[in-house]
Amino acid sequence: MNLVCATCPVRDRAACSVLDDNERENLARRGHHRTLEAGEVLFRAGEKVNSCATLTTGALKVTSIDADGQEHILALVHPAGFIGEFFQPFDDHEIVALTQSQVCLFNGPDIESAMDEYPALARALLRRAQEDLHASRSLLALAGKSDAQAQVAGLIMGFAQAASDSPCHPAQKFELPLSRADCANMLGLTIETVSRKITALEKMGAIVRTGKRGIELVDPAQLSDLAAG
Amino acid sequence: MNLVCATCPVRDRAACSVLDDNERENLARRGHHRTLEAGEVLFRAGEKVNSCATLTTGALKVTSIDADGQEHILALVHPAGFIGEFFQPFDDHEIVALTQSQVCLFNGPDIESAMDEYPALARALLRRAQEDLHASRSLLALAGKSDAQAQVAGLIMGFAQAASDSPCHPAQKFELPLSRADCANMLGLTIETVSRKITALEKMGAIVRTGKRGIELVDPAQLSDLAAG
DNA sequence: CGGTGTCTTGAAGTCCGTCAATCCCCGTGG
DNA sequence: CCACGGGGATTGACGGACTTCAAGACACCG
Repeated sequence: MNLVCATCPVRDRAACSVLDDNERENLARRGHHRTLEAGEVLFRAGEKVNSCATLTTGALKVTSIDADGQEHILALVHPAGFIGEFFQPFDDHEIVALTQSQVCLFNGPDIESAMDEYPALARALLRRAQEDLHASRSLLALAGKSDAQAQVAGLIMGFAQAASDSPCHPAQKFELPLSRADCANMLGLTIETVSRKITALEKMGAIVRTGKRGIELVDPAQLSDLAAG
Repeated sequence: MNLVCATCPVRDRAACSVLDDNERENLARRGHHRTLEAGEVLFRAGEKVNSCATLTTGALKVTSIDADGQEHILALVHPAGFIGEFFQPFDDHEIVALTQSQVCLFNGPDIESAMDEYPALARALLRRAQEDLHASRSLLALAGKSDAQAQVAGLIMGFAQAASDSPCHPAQKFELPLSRADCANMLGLTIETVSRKITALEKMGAIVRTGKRGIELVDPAQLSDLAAG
C-alpha cells in the first residue's frame, strides 16, 4: 500500500516530520505500509535485514534469542519509533508486534540516500537513536536491581509515565501493555515472581488492579519509594 | 590544550575521521584536550551537560546513580567512543575514568553547527549511536540472564573480544579492565559471587588467572557454552 | 613492620525459581 | 443455558542459588 502522509497519526513526531511536504512526498514514494497482527514478526533474528521502519500505530517489542533458546525483551517500540540498523545489517534481534500494528517500511539504501539528500533526516534519526539509547540504559538500570519488588515497582512506574499525556506526571489509571510473561522477560524474572510482587503492591495499598492488565495508582509516592529501594 | 589531530591515536576510527583534513582542522579549533586520572569524573550526574567528547586513550564507564544511592554501570567507553547527548541535556548519568584517559572535548553547540556544516559528521554520529545502542542491548541481554555463571562467562568472553585485535576472535590472554566491584556492578551481582564464579571457571579448566586481573582463555568453547546456558 | 585496598573463602540466611494446583476469563459448541 | 476447554494469572510449598556477614589471604606502600 502506498503511503499517505497527510493522514499519518505520527506525522508530527516521527523522524520524517523534519522534512517539508515535498521532501516527505519524495520519501513516501519509496516506502509502503504494512499491517502486523499481534504476535507477527517484522524482522526475524538471524536474517540479513536490509530495511527499516517507522511505527505509526500499535506497539512492538525487540527481543534477542539467546544461544540457549531463551527470549529476552530488549526494548519496546511506541508509535513514531524507528526500527533499523544501517551499519551492521546482520542482526540478532527479532521485532515482534505486541498488538495489531502499522509500520512504514523502507529499504535501507532508500533511507540512506534520503539522508544524503536531506541532512535534517540524519539529525532526526540521530536524535531517535540517542533516545533509544537512553531508554535502553534506563531498562538496564531497572533490570540490574537486585530486589524484585523494586524492579516491578519501577516497571509499573515506567508504564504509567508512558501511558500519560504529560511527560512529567504518570497516568493514574492505565493498562499494562505486556502480559506477565513479557513483563517477567523484561526484568529477567519469572511470571510467578512478577505476579507475586504485583499482588504485594496491591496488598500494601500502592496500586489497585482492575482486570488482568488494568492498574490504578493509589499511592505513587510509595511506588517510587519501592522502585528506589 | 589545543587539539593536534595529526598524532591522534584514533584519527582513523573516531567520528571525526569522516572529515577531510581541512574540515577536521576547523573542528579542532573549537575543541580541546583534557586528561583524566583514574576515578576522575568527566560529567557528573544531575548536572546540565552541554558538551560532548571523543575518547582518545584510556577507558571510561557510564553509570547511573539510583535514588537509593546504588551505582549501576550502564556502559563502557573505549577509545574512539563518543559521549554526549544533544537532545536532553539534563543527564542522570555519570561518566568516570577507569584508567588515566584523554578526551577531546567540544561544546554541544559547536558540534551541532559542525553537523550542519558537514552532514557526514551527523551520519558518523548516528553510526556511533547505533553501535552504542547495540552494545547496550547486548549488556541488557547479559545482565538479564538468571544464571550467574553464564553472566560471568559472558562478561569474560565480551572482554576477550574487546581486547582482541581481530573482531571475530577473542584475545587468548588479556587483563580485565574492571575491578571485581565494577564487574559485579555491570551484572547486578555481588563482588563475592563474581569472585566465586571466576574461581569456578578456573577450577573447571576454562580459564587460568594470572595476578588479580589477568585472564588466560584455556577452553573458549567451554566458556561459550557456559555463557549460553 | 603495620596499614590499606582488593580479592578470596567460608557459613548462615533470604529471596527467588521451580513445580504444581487452582482460579479466572472467554470463547466454543453441545 | 450450561458444560467444556484453553490461555493467562494467581497462589502455595519446597529447594537451590545468590546475598549477607565475617574472616582471612595477598599485594602494595608507607
